Amino acid sequence: MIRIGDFSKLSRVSIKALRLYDEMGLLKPIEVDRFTGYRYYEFDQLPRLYRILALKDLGFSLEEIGRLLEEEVSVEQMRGMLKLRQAEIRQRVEEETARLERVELWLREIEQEDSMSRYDVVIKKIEPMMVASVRGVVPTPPDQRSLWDELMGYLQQTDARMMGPPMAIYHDPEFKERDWDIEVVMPLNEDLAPSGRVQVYDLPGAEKMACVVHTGPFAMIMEAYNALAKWIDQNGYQIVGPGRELNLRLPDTPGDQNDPNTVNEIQFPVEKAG
Amino acid sequence: MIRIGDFSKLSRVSIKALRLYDEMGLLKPIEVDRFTGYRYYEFDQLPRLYRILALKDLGFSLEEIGRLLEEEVSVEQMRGMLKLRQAEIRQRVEEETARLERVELWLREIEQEDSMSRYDVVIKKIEPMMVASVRGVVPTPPDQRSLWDELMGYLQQTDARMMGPPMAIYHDPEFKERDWDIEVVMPLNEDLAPSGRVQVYDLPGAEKMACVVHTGPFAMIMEAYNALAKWIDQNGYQIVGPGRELNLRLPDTPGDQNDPNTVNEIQFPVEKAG
DNA sequence: CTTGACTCTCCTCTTGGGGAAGAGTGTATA
DNA sequence: TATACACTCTTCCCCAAGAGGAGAGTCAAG
Repeated sequence: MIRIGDFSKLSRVSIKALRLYDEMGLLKPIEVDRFTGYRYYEFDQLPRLYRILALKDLGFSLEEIGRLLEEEVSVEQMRGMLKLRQAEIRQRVEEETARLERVELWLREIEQEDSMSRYDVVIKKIEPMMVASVRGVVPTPPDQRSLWDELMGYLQQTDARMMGPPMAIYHDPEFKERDWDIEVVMPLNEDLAPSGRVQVYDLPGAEKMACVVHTGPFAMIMEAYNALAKWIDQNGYQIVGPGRELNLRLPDTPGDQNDPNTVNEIQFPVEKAG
Repeated sequence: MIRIGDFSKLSRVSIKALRLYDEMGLLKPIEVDRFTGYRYYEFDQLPRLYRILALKDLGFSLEEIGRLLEEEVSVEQMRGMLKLRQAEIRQRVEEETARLERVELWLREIEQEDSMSRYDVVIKKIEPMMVASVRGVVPTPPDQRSLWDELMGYLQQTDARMMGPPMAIYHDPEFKERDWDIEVVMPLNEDLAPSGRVQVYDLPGAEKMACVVHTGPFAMIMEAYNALAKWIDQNGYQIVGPGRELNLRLPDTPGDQNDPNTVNEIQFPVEKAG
């Protein structure tokens, strides 16, 4: 019978850890003095302790180890736990590898541009939402104001409330000089009857939306588009649907392309390129 | 100015997290009502929040992000942090990959033997220790008793105290039928004068010792050696020095090869095989 | 005025222990 | 035998990045 300090030195496991394993039932001392509380161990408890360490080394939590050490665990159950652990570790290796690539991407960017990009892209999940919209073909993006007038004119006759920022959806799959297929959209709290060109429907969500925010003159929003497109490509994604342009903060004078306080968010649904 | 709930919905960051970022100084609301404590945000705070998310995605801790977001951080410092992060992630990938291999090893073993090995190997660091020892060539391992008699006879004349379990060091680099080069060793608390074949010196430690415990009849200790040798090989290590055999619990009748309560630990210094 | 949706702070919980405080024990020496 | 010193005990607080909940206060619409 040896005391906890000697058992700790022998096994190279800290006294703290030994007390924890006792408390969790992983390794009970062979005897505990009822008056002093001193823990006494035996040498032949070392194999069990080493098994605990070996399982910990495989990445099992102490709680899992507790279950694995119970006598009733069959070889079959053991195999199941190991398979599970295997899958978890594989996933973590994948995640860390992907993260490593992202870090290296930042590094390359910083080396080339000698500065940090203004734009940071995040992947978000967007839920479906009830919207009213007007879709039409207009010569150039600024001409979408006519669509907005039409939509807002209709909404002002109703008592529906805006449930989020207004946005524009660009339906053209490719860039065009003229005649853009644009849908202007307003999230709502309730289902309204459609009217004329105004539709009311459930705008689908997206599992992964690559999003970037542009602040400053609207005239320079193409920089944000470029940064987003570059990010999507370099991070192994591809665009799988029409992009959205959220108007988070409108210019003080409507239509002003140079208001420095304008805020827009650009969103593109993406998937991992296979 | 929008409230925390709307800012949370917009950014897909939980209210809890936003409050934490406020508290940590990563992203302060543009205004906090002095009477109600309500936090108010502005849309143009989104880019900073997205930068926080992007850095978090690279694996930086919130504290590191706090430093990285300070204005004074130069591109040079940023590059330094990224390089550091890169190295850390690489190491973690390596560790997880090695762990994955260990799990797969367990799985293969369980498939082949249809049971779990009795022996679990752990890697420990062993510190140097002051010892007294007698080294000699004896016909077979059991004949080491003559060496023990010599060592103990000397020690009993002194007032030195045993500072750990007695052990035997097997100096032969390869297995031999007869004439083993064995050193019997006793850890001490003080430096004594050598005498005859008894040496007193600082037994070197080892960064990595592969250790396994054998309980039960000493006659079957070869199983433990075999399991340890197999483990060392399969886990990509190699033996880089003589092995030690610690006598943790001696048989009740000295020399009894069949006492089921005997406990020994076998240790081999190892290194990762290159 | 009430209701329902929001928001606030404060508390506890998560892993695997580390560090320290304050009190009690064991043993070797003076 | 008294004391010094090493050892051990329990209990509390700490880590990261929030999640969950309690209880109380706030906001806007009907």
